[in-house]
Amino acid sequence: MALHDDLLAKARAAGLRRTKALEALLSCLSEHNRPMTLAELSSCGHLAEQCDKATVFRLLQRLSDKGMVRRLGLHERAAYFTLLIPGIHRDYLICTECGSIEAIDAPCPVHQLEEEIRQETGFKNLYHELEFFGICPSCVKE
Amino acid sequence: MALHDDLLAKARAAGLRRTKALEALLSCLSEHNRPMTLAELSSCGHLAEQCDKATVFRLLQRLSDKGMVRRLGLHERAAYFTLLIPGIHRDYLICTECGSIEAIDAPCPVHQLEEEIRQETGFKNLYHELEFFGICPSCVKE
DNA sequence: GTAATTGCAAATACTTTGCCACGTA
DNA sequence: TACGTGGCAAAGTATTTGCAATTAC
Repeated sequence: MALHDDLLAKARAAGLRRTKALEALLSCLSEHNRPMTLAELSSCGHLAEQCDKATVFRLLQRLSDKGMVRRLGLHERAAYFTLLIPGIHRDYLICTECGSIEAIDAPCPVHQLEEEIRQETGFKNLYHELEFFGICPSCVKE
Repeated sequence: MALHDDLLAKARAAGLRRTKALEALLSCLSEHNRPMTLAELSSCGHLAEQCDKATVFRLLQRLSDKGMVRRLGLHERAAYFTLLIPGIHRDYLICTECGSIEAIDAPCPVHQLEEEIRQETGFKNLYHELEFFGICPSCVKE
């Protein structure tokens, strides 16, 4: 809940208005703490009752512009969205059969390389995405 | 050229027929040596003149089933396809402005973690995707 | 009051499939 | 000949936009 309030304050500071849709979206994202598709989000809890999918889409777009949300590829046809929280980086383990997504808590081994790339290439705003794909134990059984 | 022949032989061994479309597609993929979208591929060289987009799509599908091609997310709306060559793994550096994609030649720092995940989680067929995103020097200038 | 935000519906983008003709083995 | 493959056109899925009505500030 503290996280939700925090995010809301940040969004307000970034110039977004405090609307029901915004609150519901931030709640949904912060409760689930994993990348979610637009379809998932807009059928989740209060968002389903109160908001159109287009609204959720535009909110995600704005939050993404403000650097509060990131859009991920993740292999599926649909895009995934996840909260971007300063100081927190997550890599994911994804089952290619059932589509389950879990965060990996091991320290990310890529920062060193990222730093080298930043310096050698002159890219700005550098960040990375790392995903592991495979077949999870319960899908293997079947 | 050796690569092209190699791939063709492999595809034949996997049960695909030798058709002009297959040859053109393998040429295109092996010449460019980077992930390409369906749209790019089907408007590339001989493929443009000779093949329908649906054909290219189905070829990519078959090659993907046979483990010769991998489909990548890469952030854009369109899917990317890349050759999967045993013993070769590539990570990418992608400009979020102009969409350019280049392979990173530094050794991939993830294998160790991948091994740990394989052992701890019991995932099968594990592989990973690592992409760096940022704004390339020439886009920064503008 | 003013400008941002929303809902609805329509447009777009990309992918995927059906069906029959065709080419490879 | 038989079956994988190809072309064309249509359907499917996900995203994005236009516009008038509404709401936050």
